[in-house]
Amino acid sequence: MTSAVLLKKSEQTRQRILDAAATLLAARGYAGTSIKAIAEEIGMQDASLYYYFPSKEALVLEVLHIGTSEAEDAVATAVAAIDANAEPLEALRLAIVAHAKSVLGMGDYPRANVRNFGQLPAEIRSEHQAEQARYGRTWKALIERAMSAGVIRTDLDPGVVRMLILGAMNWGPEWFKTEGALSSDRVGEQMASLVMEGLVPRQERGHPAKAKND
Amino acid sequence: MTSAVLLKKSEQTRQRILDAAATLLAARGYAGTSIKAIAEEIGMQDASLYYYFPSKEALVLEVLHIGTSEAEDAVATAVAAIDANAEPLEALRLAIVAHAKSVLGMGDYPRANVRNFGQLPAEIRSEHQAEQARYGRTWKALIERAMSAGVIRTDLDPGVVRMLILGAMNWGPEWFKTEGALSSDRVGEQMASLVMEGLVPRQERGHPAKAKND
DNA sequence: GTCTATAATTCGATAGAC
DNA sequence: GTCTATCGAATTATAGAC
Repeated sequence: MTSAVLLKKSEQTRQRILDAAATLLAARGYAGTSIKAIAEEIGMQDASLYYYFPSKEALVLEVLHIGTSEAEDAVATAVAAIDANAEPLEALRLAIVAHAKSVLGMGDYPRANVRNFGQLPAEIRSEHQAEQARYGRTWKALIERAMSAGVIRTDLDPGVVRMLILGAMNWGPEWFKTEGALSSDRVGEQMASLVMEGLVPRQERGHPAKAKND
Repeated sequence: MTSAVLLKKSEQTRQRILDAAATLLAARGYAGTSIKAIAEEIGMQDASLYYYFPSKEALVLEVLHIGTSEAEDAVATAVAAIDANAEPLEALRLAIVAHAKSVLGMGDYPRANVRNFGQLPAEIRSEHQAEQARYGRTWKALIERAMSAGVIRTDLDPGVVRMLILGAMNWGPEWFKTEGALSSDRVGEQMASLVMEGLVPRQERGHPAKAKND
C-alpha cells in the first residue's frame, strides 16, 4: 500500500531523473544537457529514461514547470504572512526577497527555469510561457497595487519595472556561487534593498537605506 | 588599392558572416545557432565559412568579443563627456544609460554577448572571460569611486551592486522587443532611473525621481 | 524496469574539384 | 573563394531481449 509521503519506487526513480535534469540544466543549460548525461548522473542507461518521459522536451518542460511553481509558492507564502491589500509595499518587498532566495538558493529547479526558458527551442517555448505567464500576472498585480496605492513610483512603465526587478534577480545564477563569501540569504536581502531603495542614499531618518559605513 | 573605409571583398564577406552569426546568436543562443544556419543566412554553403574561420568556437568568440567592445566603447564615450573624478555619480548614471542602450539597441553584438556568455561550453568560456573581465573592471572602478565619494550607498557589497545593476539591464534581451510600444531609448532611461533612485518615491524636491503621475 | 543494440538526424569539420 | 561530397562524432529516440 502506498502512502502520501513514501513514494513508490517508480515514482522515486522518476523523481531522481527530474532532480538530475534540474541540476544539469541549471549548470549547463538546455543544449549542454544531454539525455545521456542525465542518465549517467543517476547510474542509468540513456534509453531507460524514455520509460519515464516520452522525450527530452517533456522532461525539460516538467523541470521548468516545477521551477516556476517553486518560485511562485515561495512568493505566495511570503506575501500571505501579511495583509497585502493593506500593506502593498511590504507585500512587494516580501515577494522580492522570496524570489531572490528562490533563484539563489540550493534548489536547482528555479535556477534551471530562469537559466533556460530564454533559450528553449521555439516549439516548446510557447508551452512553458503559459505557465510562466501566470507567475508574471502575480508580479503584475503586486506592482500595480503598489502603484495605485502611491507607495512606489508611477513615473515608470509598470511592465518595465516588473522586468527590471525580476531581471536583476534572475541574473543572479550567472554570477552567484554558493561557495562564495556571501550567503544566498544575504545576497537576496541586498538585492531586495537595492531594488526598493535604489543606489543613491536617502536622507530621511529611519529609512531602510542607511546613510553610509553602517 | 585598399582604403580604410572600403573593405576588400574578402573582408566584406567575413563581416557578413560575423553579422549573420551575431543576429542568430542574439536570437537563438549558442547551441541553437548552427554553422549551416549562419551560412544560409547569407546564401552560402556551410563548408565555405571555414575559409574565414577555423571553427564555430572561433567565430562565436569573435562575435562576443565585438559585443563586449561595443558596450565598453559606448560606456567609455558616455563617461568621457564629463570629469568622472569630479562627478562620480553622474559618471555612473551615464554608464548605466549607455550600457542599457547597448543591450537594447538594434546592434546584435552586445545582445549576442549577454545572451551567450553564460551558456558557452567550458573550453571557450575562460577565453572570453578575459575580455569580459576588463569590462567588469570598468564597472568595478565606477562603483567603487562613487562609494568612496559617498554619493552611493556603502551598506551593500560592491560586487553584488555591480552584478545587480548589470543584471537588471542584461536581462533586457529576454523580454524587450523592438516592435513594442516603448523605444529602446525610453526603456534605457527608465532602467537607469530605477537602478539609481529605486522604486520607492523620494520626498525631497528636485530629485530625478518625481512624485507620481508626472 | 532496465538493459543492449541500433536507427535516424544533425552537426562540426575536412578533402578536393573548379 | 565557393562549391560538392563526405567523414566522424554526438544526440534523440526506438526495438526488442531479459
